[in-house]
Amino acid sequence: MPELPEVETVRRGLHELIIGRVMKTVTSDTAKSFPNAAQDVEAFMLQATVTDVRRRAKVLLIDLSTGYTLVTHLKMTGQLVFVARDVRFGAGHPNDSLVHSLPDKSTRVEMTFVDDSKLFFNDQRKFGWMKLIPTLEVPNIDFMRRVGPEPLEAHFTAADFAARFTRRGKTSIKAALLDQTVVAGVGNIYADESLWGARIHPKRLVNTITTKEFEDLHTELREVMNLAIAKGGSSNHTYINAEGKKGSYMDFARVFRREGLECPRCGTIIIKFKAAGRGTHICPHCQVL
DNA sequence: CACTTGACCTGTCCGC
DNA sequence: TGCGGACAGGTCAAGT
Repeated sequence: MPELPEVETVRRGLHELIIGRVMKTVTSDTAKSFPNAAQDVEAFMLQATVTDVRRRAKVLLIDLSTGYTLVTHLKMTGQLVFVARDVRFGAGHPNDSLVHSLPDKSTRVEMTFVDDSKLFFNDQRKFGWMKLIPTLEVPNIDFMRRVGPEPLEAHFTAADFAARFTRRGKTSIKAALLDQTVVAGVGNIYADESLWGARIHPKRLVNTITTKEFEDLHTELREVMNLAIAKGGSSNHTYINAEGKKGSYMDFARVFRREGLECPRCGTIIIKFKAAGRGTHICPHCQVL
């Protein structure tokens, strides 16, 4: 699923497409996908106007005029896709074909606005969830209380970054990067890409990483995530943005899913192995233990 | 407390 | 073509 750049891409799309629209109906497949009681949905969601679309870490926040927020985590394969017969979407646009293909077997929640445009929450693997929560309570849910700082905030310095890792000195740098309580929004793609950029082996223990290496990793992580946002995120077969379009960051990836190909920096063949329980890609020349 | 592993699900790909 | 197993961009509850 989506990491920070993909979720941010979806957020920007939805911000353009659904603010001001009024909810009319909602249906969901199971309580796991959307656990709120019917009377709460009726009272706080239906007839509500979308007032804002925000993001924190990998979580999307759709604010409603009722003082409630639709909180969504896409996990591995979730999508939030807006569909309308809209003048902005001509024939041949991905959204035009989605008009005819959605809902499908991966659709978990289907929301219809009063103008009959629709927002689909699709999730092949059913790990994701959507929940209606009072806006003021959102910062108090467990995930939000524990999640670390946003890495792309202008004031987030290399020193702040390094300090977040001190608690996790005895684990690998990759496991710590993936830990959402250390820094928000990093997942498997951008962990591998930023570690390659900073020339750090993913299995290095955190307490062996130097100040200079943390500075490099801080720079690389921000650069790679900003580039990915500019490219609309990374797409595998399940990721699309709010308009149904794929992102192109994978065309720029240096190591992720490039095992057997040459390192763009030194030409050594990239290898793949398991680290922190995840498929991990490195240049064995640039990144050594 | 910190760290690792398994569980949650469906679909796809790869080797026999 | 079928089948088993590994694997997939994430997080949480268990275990040590």
